[in-house]
Amino acid sequence: MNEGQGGAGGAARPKRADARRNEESLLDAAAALFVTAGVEVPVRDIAARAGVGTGTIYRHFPTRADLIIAVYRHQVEACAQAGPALLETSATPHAALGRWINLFVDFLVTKHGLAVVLQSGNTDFEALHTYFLDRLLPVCAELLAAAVAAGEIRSDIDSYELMRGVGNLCIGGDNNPRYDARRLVELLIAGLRLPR
Amino acid sequence: MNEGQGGAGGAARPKRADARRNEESLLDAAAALFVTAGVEVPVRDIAARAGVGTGTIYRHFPTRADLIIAVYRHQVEACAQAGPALLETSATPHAALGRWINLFVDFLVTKHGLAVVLQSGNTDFEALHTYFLDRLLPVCAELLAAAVAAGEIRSDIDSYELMRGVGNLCIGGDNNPRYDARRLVELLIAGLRLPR
DNA sequence: CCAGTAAGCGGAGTGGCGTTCCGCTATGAC
DNA sequence: GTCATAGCGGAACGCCACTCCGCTTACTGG
Repeated sequence: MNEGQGGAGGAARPKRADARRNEESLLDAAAALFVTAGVEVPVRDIAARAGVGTGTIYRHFPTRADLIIAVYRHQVEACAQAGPALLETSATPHAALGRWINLFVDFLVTKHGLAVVLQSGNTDFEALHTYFLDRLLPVCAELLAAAVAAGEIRSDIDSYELMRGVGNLCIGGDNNPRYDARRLVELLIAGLRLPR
Repeated sequence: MNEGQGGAGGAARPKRADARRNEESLLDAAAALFVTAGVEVPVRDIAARAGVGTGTIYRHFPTRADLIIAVYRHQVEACAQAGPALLETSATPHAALGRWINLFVDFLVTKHGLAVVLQSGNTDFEALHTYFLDRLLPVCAELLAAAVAAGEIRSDIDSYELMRGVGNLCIGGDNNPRYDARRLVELLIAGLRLPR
C-alpha cells in the first residue's frame, strides 16, 4: 500500500513538494464541501476553495470518483475491517450482519448525496462503485455465509444484491424527517430471517 | 377529468389545432425516447423527434416533471385503482399489499431511470414526486392499515416510508442481471410481518 | 549558488445541456 | 379576405465538466 514513490519497477521519482501540497489542499477542500454541498459540488468550487486551478484537480483526480474514493478511503477501510471483528464479538452471525450493515448505513447516510451517486448505474462513477464493491462485498459475503451456515437466514440472497439494496435504501435519507433509512434497512434484514 | 377547454369559469377558448397536434407529438416522442434513452433524455432530442422547436416543449410542459407525469399518468392511475380491487380479491390484506406493491415495482423497473429521478429529493422533480405521492400514498395507506387491522404486520411503519423504500429499491434494476429489485422488495415486505 | 530541465500549474477555451426570449407564422373569428 | 393573436422556432445565454498549452516553479548536477 501507499506507493509514495511508485514501488513497481523502482524507477519513478518522488512527487514535487507543491504537487503533494496541492493534493492535500484538494482533499481538505473536497471533504469540507462534500459535507456542506454534497458530493456533486461543482469542480470549480473545490478548486477555488483549495486555491488551485481547475486543471490541477483533474491532474490529481482524473474523475470525480477518484476524488470521492480518496476522501472516504479511511472510513470505507474501517468499515471493511470491522466485519470480521463483529463476527467474533456478536452473539450470532445474524446479529453481526445487522450490526455491520448498520455501520455501513451510518456511513452512507451521513455523506450527503453519496448514496445517489454510488448506485445510479451512472458510468462516470463506475470506479467508485467498483471500489466499494471490491472492498465491502467480500466482508458482506462472509457475514452472510456465516448466518446461512448457522441456519438463521434464507440462503437465496446474494451479497451483491443485499449491498445494492441497502445502498439504495440510504438514498434521500438526509434532511428528511419522514424517511428513516435505518428503519427500512432493519426491515430488510428482518426479512432475511427464515420464516418459521 | 379531461378539461379540454378549461371547465372552471367557462371562459377559456379551445386550444388551436396545431397546438393540440404538437402536444400529441411531444407525448409520443417523449414516450418513445424515455424507453430507449431514459427519462433524462435531453430536451433537444425530444423536441427534434417531435419535429418542434425547443421553445414549444416548454410551453406545453414547463418542467420535465410535467412531461413525465403526462406520459405516465394512465399507468399511475391504473395502479392506484388496482389497490381496492386487490384488497377484495386477495386472501389476506398482507397478500393484497404484496401484490399491489408488485404492480408498482413492475411499473417502476420498466421505466428506465424513473426511479432515480423520482426519489433523489431533487427539487426540479418535486412536482413528479408530489404527484406520485398524492395518487398512490392513500392507496398504500389503506392496504397497510387493513393488514395492521388484521394483525398480520407490525404497526410502526408509515406508508410514506414504505413507498419511498420500495421506490429506492427499484433504482438501477434495469439491465442489471445481478440486481433484482423485485426480490429485495419481497424481502422488505416479508420483514413487515409480525415476528412470532 | 547557478543554470537547465521537466513536472506541474492555471485558466482560457470548447462543447453539451437546460432554459429564456422575441420576431415571425399559421390559425381561427368575423 | 382580413385581422388579431396564440403559438412557434431556434438563436442566445448561463452553467458546468473537461481539455490544452504557454508559463512557473521545484528539484538536479555542476
